[in-house]
Amino acid sequence: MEQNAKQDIKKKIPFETIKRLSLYLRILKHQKQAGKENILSSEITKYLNITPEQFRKDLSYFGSMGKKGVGYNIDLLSSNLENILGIYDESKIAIIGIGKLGSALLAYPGFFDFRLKICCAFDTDLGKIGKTWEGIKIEDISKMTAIIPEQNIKIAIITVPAEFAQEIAEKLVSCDIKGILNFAPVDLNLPKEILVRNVDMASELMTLAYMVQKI
Amino acid sequence: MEQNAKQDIKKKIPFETIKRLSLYLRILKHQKQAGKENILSSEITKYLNITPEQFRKDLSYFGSMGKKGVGYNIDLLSSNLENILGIYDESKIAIIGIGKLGSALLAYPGFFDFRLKICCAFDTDLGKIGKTWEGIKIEDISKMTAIIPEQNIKIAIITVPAEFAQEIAEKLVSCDIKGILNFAPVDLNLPKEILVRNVDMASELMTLAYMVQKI
DNA sequence: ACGTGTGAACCGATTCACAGCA
DNA sequence: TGCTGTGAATCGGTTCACACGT
Repeated sequence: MEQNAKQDIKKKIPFETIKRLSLYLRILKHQKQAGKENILSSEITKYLNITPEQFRKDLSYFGSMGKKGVGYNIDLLSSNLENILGIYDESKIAIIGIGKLGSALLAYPGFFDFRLKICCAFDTDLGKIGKTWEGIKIEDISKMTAIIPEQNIKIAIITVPAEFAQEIAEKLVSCDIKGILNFAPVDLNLPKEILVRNVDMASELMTLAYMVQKI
Repeated sequence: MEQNAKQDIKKKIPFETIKRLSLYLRILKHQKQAGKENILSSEITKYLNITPEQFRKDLSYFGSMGKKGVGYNIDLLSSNLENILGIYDESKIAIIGIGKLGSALLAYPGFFDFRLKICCAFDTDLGKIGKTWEGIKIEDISKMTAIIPEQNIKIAIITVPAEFAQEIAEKLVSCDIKGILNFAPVDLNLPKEILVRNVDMASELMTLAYMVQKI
């Protein structure tokens, strides 16, 4: 149960803060690459639609990371954020459903920044099983319950058609998956300790369409 | 400026409510297909991770749509929701960037429910321009500023690499696009009247990875 | 009696206003 | 002085508790 001081801080951390920490880290990496050494809260938030106060408050949940009157050292801040987010360890991810969307995600370059690695892929299509895409061998879904626990994978992406998503999700839970990124347009009914994030592209677009027409 | 009574209601409607309305409609369509005529708030929310009160409050922004002590007629409720969301008109959408993710979206079946229609596609790759995918002819990005206003398109999806997203977004604004669904992992800096929704798959996964490891 | 509809209380997250330190 | 760090005020949204209509 030993933890470092920062993780012991008792104040509850808003979910939205966590999501922004990864955005901060991505920007810091780009700024570093561009040769920058230091940055102000007002500079970093130019790349985000938030205020400098928001940024500073987000960091304040984890302690002080800047110099008053000066700003933030990019290396120091980046490594703090990497520690908070746990990026020192690669996160292994499974993906279920290698259709068009699934294979787009297999090839998605943006996971690299965060050391997120899709390391196994499953499908039911006999034409795909056994083939290797993007360096990942596609396995039969029936092997999921063996492979996922064996590789100690805790996070999965669901890109199967809506009608199979619930069933797949339950199977994933039985494999001891703790977090699911769900692209199927259904809400999953799972034990409440399982973390689910839905990416519902149609409803996002529909919401935009509504708001555009009302303005 | 004439509008029907429901749209005139002055109470401000939460953004999250709008997003849920489309989820309700999708479920109602499925229930209708399954032969159901009526539904209770407690039934519909079994398919969503929200409470019946949330559902009823969402509807209450637009007026009363159920019968007290009885529940909701599915046809009536569906057509109310379709009216609110403006689904009687097809929404035309442009997509910019026909890489793996862009072509997955071109083929995505889930837009049909909401009469969202991707009706033009743009890319810079000479190997793709002029080809027809999923019934849509891929055009050169240089034609964007002509085609989008001509077709009176107000919503666009950005699936270009991060480094081009800002430039493309600005060009879209000059085409009188009002809403953007952005899949590039950067925040777009645009006039505040332009509606932007970001879908950042890496940061969603990173957030899950954080939360999984902290539990 | 039963399920809807809704103001009031509550909660989480953002914004404000300013204290603190280089 | 300038920018960070942070309690206090505020805001948007959810949950509660109950009045209402059938």
